[in-house]
Amino acid sequence: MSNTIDDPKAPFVPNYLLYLLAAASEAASARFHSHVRTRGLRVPEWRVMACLTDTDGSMVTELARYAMIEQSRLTKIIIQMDARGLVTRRSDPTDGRRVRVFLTPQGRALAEELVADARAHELELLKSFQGGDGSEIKDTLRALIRHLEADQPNQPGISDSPARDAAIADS
Amino acid sequence: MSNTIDDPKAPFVPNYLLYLLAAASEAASARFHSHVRTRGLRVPEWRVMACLTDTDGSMVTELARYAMIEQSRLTKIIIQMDARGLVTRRSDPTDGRRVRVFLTPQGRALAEELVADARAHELELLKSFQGGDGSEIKDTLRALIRHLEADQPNQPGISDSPARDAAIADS
DNA sequence: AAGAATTATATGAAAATTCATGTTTTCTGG
DNA sequence: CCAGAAAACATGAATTTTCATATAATTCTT
Repeated sequence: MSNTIDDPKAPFVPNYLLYLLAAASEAASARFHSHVRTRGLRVPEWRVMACLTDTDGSMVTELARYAMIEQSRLTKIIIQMDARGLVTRRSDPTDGRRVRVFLTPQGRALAEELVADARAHELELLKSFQGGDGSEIKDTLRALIRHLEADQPNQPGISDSPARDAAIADS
Repeated sequence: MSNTIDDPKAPFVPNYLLYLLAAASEAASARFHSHVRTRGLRVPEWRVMACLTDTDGSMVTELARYAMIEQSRLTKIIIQMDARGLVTRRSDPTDGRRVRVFLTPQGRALAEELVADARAHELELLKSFQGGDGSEIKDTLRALIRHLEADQPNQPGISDSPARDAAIADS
């Protein structure tokens, strides 16, 4: 199978890496996300719960990074989850600015069920996809993520030519 | 590098396929998306433009699938883009229900610039990532997408046991 | 060919998200 | 120790998104 990105007749979108990543993510998540919703959680809430099973008691900013949710948005989500009894918030005794988030017993029970479901779903998906445990695709994705997070400076630039930028800017 | 998903001590999230896909998608897109915003478009608008460079004149529903945007949301986005002169909408002469969406000359100019930028960005990213043209990772992603879209029925179920479902449902 | 069903898009209200900024607490240099 | 800077969260208004459903046009059924 060859890359068709340079063929002028080939469509752009279906061969564009960023599209393929987004589409793969969506397609892979669709079923489980709808399962999550049947359990009464929205996807960002599920993400928070899953992260807390790993790092219970983390502060809002940490959680935001871990769950890929913007901070002010996460704050609002956490407040709702607190109101629903899924998590509690305690300010850090050491640093009064920090708010640490914990799963409640009820929240933990739900989170652990969903994580178990997620593991099962993942296993079946990987088995049916390529028969393996997914270490190949996972390693590739991890490498990509590491690569992208690594070189902050001089990341693959969008436009290296100032002249071109100017031309673009006033169109 | 081995898969650590079964190690009970290993964190769940960073080894979870759905997380890795979402994180890779986000990380890979971040820079280009911010470029898109500097050009005055939001990401969903960019997606619409990119899709239209492939399939100008497609109907709203087609575009929604292609751009991975829910229909009613897309309708609103398109109305805004129409107001800004980026696209036009014409009802299909053959089937009055259908609304076909076209890039305006201005929209096309911007779209083509951004597609060129996207191609350039992608090339640099792939070169700096693994030195190649990305056909490996792309093929994997395409295969995954195909696999997921293929088996609608009996997709890797979240829970195959009705008993377990019931237990989950009333917790 | 009429009525029912289906398809395509639009719409409205509720809810979520974004973005800029406010508040509080801690850190830092002098 | 103090002033100013920085860090961590919270908040509010504007905008977007969602979800259910309305409207309109076509197709199917009998």
